[in-house]
Amino acid sequence: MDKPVLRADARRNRARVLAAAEEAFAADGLAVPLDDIARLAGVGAGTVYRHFPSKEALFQAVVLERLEQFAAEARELVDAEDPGAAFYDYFARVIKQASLNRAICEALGATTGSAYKAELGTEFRANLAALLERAQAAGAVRTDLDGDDLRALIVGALAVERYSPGSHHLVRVLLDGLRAVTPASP
Amino acid sequence: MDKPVLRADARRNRARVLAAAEEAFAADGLAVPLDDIARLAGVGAGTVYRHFPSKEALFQAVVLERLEQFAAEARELVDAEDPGAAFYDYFARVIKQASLNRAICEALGATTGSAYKAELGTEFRANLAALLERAQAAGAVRTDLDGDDLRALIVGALAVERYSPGSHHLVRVLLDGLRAVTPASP
DNA sequence: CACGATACGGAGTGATCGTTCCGGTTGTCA
DNA sequence: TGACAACCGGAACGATCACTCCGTATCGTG
Repeated sequence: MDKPVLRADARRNRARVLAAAEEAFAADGLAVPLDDIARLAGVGAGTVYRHFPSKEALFQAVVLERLEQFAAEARELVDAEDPGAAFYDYFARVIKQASLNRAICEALGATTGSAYKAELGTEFRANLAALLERAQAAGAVRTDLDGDDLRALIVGALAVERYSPGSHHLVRVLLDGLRAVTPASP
Repeated sequence: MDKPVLRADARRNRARVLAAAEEAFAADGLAVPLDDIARLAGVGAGTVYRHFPSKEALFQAVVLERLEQFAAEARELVDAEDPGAAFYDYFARVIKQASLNRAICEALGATTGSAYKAELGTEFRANLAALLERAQAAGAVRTDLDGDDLRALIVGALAVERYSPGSHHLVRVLLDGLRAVTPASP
């Protein structure tokens, strides 16, 4: 469509900006000043805006790239022999990786800005739901949850992880809750 | 100590500021501009600063007030006949109330600023731990958790609730996880 | 190599917001 | 009621930050 072939230096700078943004957003989330990203990329602020229409757009580009990696990992697991193990492996892996990346945490947890909840990472969402449904069909996960519920629980697990980092046993509480088949609330 | 007896109008304005701050912070969290609080209180910005040294201090005052209410509710339950029911009742109530109040969510979830994690709401923390230990002794809650873990889980539950409001069954997943006695992770 | 199109850097702009300052007002007490 | 201290409102200040503008530098091509 609109790909007028970038000049060599422009292509190089675009890559530098993306790399710098990935690092900066991962460390500090959307709060990092755009000028910091530009400096980290060895580039002026104007150059960032030549390649991305807004800070928000740059953020989304970075997040989307990462979510597509998640989606790819899920794709490799949908045909696993043990759907339950595949699901729990993936669940734990996503939480561990995402908890190391503030950009992902903020993007997944965002409630405002329909871009995240409704469009961003469509494939990630679809693959996650597929893993969930296979695990449910195999009896490994309670059946009163859907893909939306699961994403909400991931957001919760990320909050737990941020609050008390490295507490493996807290995630296990959640996993045990997912396994429970017959809820018995008082 | 330092209570030189406020003038009548000063006392009235202080109360108005607190009430306005409670409402504004509950709705929008710490992000609400201080000028908005002042206007809502029918007061100038300078007046707010006469009573509270900073916006942050005002926020803490509001949060602390609310946490003391939580602590009082817990105090009434420590001698309940059924420690398990008391614990789960309280847990669910705290999550429901806190999820309606962004100020509380942000204060409980704050990881920076030692004031929250280390000092704010000491009594709330102590009473929560007491309820937990009684429930654990009664065999109603798994024993591989302490008070810190429980607060982390509350933070997680609040994140879930904010992401997908009113999903009662998601909190139930967590409750089922708390009940599990023998973790059986793959 | 020369020239036009493309891209760059970074100072500048406008908006937001926490905090301070001060001229005017109001409560209190003798 | 008069006078002083306490208090008030809100304009002004300074810092931060996303975003724009434009003179300059660089790339690609004939």
